[in-house]
Amino acid sequence: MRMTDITRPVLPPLPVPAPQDDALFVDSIARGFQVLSAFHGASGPLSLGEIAALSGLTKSAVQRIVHTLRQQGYLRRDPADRGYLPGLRLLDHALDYQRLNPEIARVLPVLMELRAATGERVDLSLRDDLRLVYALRFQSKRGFYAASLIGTSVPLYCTAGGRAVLSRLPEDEAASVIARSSLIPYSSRTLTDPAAIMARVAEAREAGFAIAEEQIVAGEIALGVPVLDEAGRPIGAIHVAGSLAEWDADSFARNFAPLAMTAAGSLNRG
Amino acid sequence: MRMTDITRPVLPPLPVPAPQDDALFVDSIARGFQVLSAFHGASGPLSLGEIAALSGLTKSAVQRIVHTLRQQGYLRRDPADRGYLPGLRLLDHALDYQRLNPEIARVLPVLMELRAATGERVDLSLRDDLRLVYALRFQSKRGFYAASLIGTSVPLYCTAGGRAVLSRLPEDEAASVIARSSLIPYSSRTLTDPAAIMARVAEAREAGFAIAEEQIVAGEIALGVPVLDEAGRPIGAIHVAGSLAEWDADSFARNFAPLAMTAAGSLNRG
DNA sequence: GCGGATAGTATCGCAAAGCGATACGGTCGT
DNA sequence: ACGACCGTATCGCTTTGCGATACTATCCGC
Repeated sequence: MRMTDITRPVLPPLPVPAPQDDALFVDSIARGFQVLSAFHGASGPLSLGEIAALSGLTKSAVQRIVHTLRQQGYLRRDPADRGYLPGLRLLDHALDYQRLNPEIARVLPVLMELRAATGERVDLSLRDDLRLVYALRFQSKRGFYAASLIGTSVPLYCTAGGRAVLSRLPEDEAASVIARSSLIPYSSRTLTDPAAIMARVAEAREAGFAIAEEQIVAGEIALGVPVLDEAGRPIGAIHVAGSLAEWDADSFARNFAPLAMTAAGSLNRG
Repeated sequence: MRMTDITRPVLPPLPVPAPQDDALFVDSIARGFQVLSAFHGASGPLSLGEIAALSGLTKSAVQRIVHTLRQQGYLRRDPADRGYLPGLRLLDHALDYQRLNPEIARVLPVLMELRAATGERVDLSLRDDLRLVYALRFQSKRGFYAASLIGTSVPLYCTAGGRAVLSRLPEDEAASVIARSSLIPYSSRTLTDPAAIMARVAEAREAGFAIAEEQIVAGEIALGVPVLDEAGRPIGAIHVAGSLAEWDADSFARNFAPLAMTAAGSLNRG
């Protein structure tokens, strides 16, 4: 309830986790994360009952799990209201992820350089099936909205970085991603026609970068180039993001596409 | 191993989690997090055996837990080497923490304003017993070192923000924090004498802010003001951080202490 | 190419440990 | 004052996760 739009993630219904494997046997460890994941859909403190409803568990089970999570610091009571909130300890693990991820370590210096060269906000996002998760961000001078939205995720089909990734995927895989995505128009300019999307992806494949105007956030223009692993498969993308108040698509691309591409290039074959 | 110093956290042995409560009964959910927490002490991929050693669990148990964590996306294999690494999904939960935390929401706009007014890096850190955890960061133009080290933690006793928090704690509690902390000299200028620390805390109590020169990172100067909850208890601190190459302590304080204090003031009684 | 060490994977039976049901006390709102 | 709902507590059944052990692949140094 008491939440400014500023901190609210961009996507109303965030692309759900993939069930992964076939295996359906119930680990109680997985249940712990089911409880934590209940907050993905929340916009305020959650009561035991709400958690139970959102996670599909019994109130009893939730009770016990919440107890454990609380004494571990992964959950806490809301200071004022009743209800529970995610706990501070979660940040420790996020830090471990960032520190230890070799891909992030590889990209970090290049991204800093790119930030200095462009003066705009730059990000690294990594792919998780149908979505890109922001893993690293260097803000521009104007902190503009939102903090360091590390962990925000956006769909592949309607973002510059996403199209950059798609452009390096085999055609059929790209098509599969689009087919499996629920194509929601986040803004009035969001592309939702598969064919149109594939066309833009093809352009990106040719150009080596993708560009997207307010596909998700109004007033934002973003440019994405793919980041590849050793095998040449795309693992994510580097973004440069700016404001449409200062740039139009052409000048944005002319200014930043070369910089972003050489940045990515120094990663991909280097 | 393949880790630039840039991403390495500042603290070699990070202040360990508190066991909390008395309760010692073993939840298997807790075991899941024990496995994840093994990476707090790691500086590269971990094998099953290493995880077992670091977490104090059997290799068998680790095997099963790792299996679950993997198929949930909280752990993954190292792309190249053998071994495991923290997984992308962890970021989702960190985001939930940031989004839903009412304290962060309250501080966010003030912090952005402060960033604009100072032009330096500003942070919000929140207290977890003996440590402060960085929960929000706005970088300065020079991204300087490290990324958005959300989740990094520093001890209370030797940081500007930490002393700011201590200064608003009852004397005996502050003393207890210092007594329970392991006073490690992170840099040559780190204060480790309890009496000297308490003296600086007293100064901070009087001044309303604390200042620390390279107590942890060489070349860095930081200023901290406490953030209080409704009951007047300190829950964390706002920082302004700059480079000693550009500032000396006096001018830094003269320039930024008033700004930071009014920022915090608008939170504390507002 | 061989042998040992260490990696990850698989299997299986026992008992520990978590879940479900149910019940209690406190605090709101009407 | 009443009812709805939140959080907490208790308790027995059986599900579920753990420990021991064994198997295979890979990577060393010799």
